[in-house]
Amino acid sequence: MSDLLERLRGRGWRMTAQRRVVAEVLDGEHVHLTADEVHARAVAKLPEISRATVYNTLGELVSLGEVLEVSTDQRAKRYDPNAHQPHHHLVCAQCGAIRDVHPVGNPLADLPDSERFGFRVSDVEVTYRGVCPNCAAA
Amino acid sequence: MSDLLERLRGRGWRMTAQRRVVAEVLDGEHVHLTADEVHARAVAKLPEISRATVYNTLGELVSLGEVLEVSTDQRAKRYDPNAHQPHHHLVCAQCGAIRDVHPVGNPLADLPDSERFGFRVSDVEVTYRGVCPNCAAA
DNA sequence: TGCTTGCTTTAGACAATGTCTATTGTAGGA
DNA sequence: TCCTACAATAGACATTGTCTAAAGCAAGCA
Repeated sequence: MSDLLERLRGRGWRMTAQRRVVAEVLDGEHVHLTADEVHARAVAKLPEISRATVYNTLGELVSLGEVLEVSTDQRAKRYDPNAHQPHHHLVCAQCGAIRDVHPVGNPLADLPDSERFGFRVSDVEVTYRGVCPNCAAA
Repeated sequence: MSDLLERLRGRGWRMTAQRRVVAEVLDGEHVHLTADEVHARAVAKLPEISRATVYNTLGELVSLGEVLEVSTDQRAKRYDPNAHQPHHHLVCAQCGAIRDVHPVGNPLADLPDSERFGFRVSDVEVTYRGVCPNCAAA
């Protein structure tokens, strides 16, 4: 994640303890935390960090394209640090577990012109739903 | 939409003025209202209907499979009465307009076993994003 | 090193969306 | 027509996110 910090510094981001902590919390594979979860983990590392700062920082990371915002349920948004490799999501309908997945094919090509209603279509988001091994066993 | 009312009555749904009004509001093609919008339109027809009743009724319609819940933005859920024909959505990134679309192909088949992480995958939701003709012209 | 400046953080109020509860109302069958 | 169980109501409450005004501090510069 120090790559990320370097990139951000290079873009003129003022480095603060709070921002460093948020970036650290978001490190890893298959990480999809809500803002509140990010806040909870950030507080564990830096007790005086405020909720507003976490929201601000997440918003900035999204604007900079370093983190993706995904809404796999209709509750809180989740933040996905795996922004540099295009991917979709597979969600457990029971426990909410999320995995990054890479389907074959290009869904954008699967939308015929006749189904585009004159839109300039630029992006597609695919969410698979199912039951994870843990929940299936239970 | 009287089809819907008939089906519901057949399932033992107790018919009330409130439920009829909610069902009427949801009639049509490319209808994707938020709960609040449904409430506003319902109030226009039946001023004393309460917010809780609208939420309850929408929830019941979703449970019965008569209406789909879609979250195309991360704000309010939207309710789609077109539940009996599988489809996906195309959303304008600027104004939020939504169209029902029917891509060719089956995205479920595009997810290799190696990308299923042991999940039993049963469903897929595809959201296309772009700019609608109106917004492109502006 | 020690200013200075403007960006950043903070606490908490506020807003939007959704859920729950206790009470009152009523649809539909006996 | 009456009863009873289901439905509707008002409003409190919960969750998630946004905004504001004041205080703090990173980083450039003397």
